[in-house]
Amino acid sequence: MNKIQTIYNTIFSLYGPQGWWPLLECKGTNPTKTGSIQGYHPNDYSYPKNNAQVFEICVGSILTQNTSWSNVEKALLNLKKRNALNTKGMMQLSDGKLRELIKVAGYYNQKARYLRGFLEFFKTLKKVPSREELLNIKGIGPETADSMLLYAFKVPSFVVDSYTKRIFSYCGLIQRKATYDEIKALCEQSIEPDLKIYQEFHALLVEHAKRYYSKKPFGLNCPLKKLFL
DNA sequence: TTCCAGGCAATAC
DNA sequence: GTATTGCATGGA
Repeated sequence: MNKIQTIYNTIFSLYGPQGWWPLLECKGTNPTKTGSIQGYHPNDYSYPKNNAQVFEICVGSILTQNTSWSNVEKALLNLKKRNALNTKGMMQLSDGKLRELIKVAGYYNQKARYLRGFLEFFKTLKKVPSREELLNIKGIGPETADSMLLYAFKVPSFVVDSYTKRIFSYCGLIQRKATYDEIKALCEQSIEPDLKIYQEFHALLVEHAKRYYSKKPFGLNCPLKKLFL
């Protein structure tokens, strides 16, 4: 059992299935989750169920860049109310209206442009996109691309975020200067590609980080740090 | 008031 | 190639 697997097993035992990616249509909450946000579907890996939900996940992955999910959820609801959480509806929005609807998610000028660019790509999409294709879209970096692949397109592509890096760094698994691709490679070499495990692992790391790595001093009382002493 | 949030692109060095 | 900066709202 390698260290990455040990971390996965430990936090899965602590928090259980997370039910990511949250979708507006799902009313379920995750009882072990911090906060009171809804939209999770623990133990149900059948989502997304349709193209509209694929699109919703992709839009959410752009809106949540460096932004709390509670604000993203409000923006998604604004779009939904305007019937703009689908390709046709969003294309019909003026730039001003689009910015207004997503304003609550922050960086709204940038993100409105990013959404337009993604929309152009998505509306003619006929197959599962490659990571390269996604990275070529302005506003889609490695984490957003991997989130889309893993949660919207069901490709077992490991998602690394700032929490992942922080936790692994404080647990001594990586160097502080480790790059996104290095961390991703370490994880994908430690755990064979598996959609459910990759989906849960990223969600569990976020949950764990919210408990132990969101305020300084980071890692205080983190149970994972005791695993490799 | 300050810090933080499920990053990214542009720019500086 | 790596480090820094601007983008922005809302909650703790």
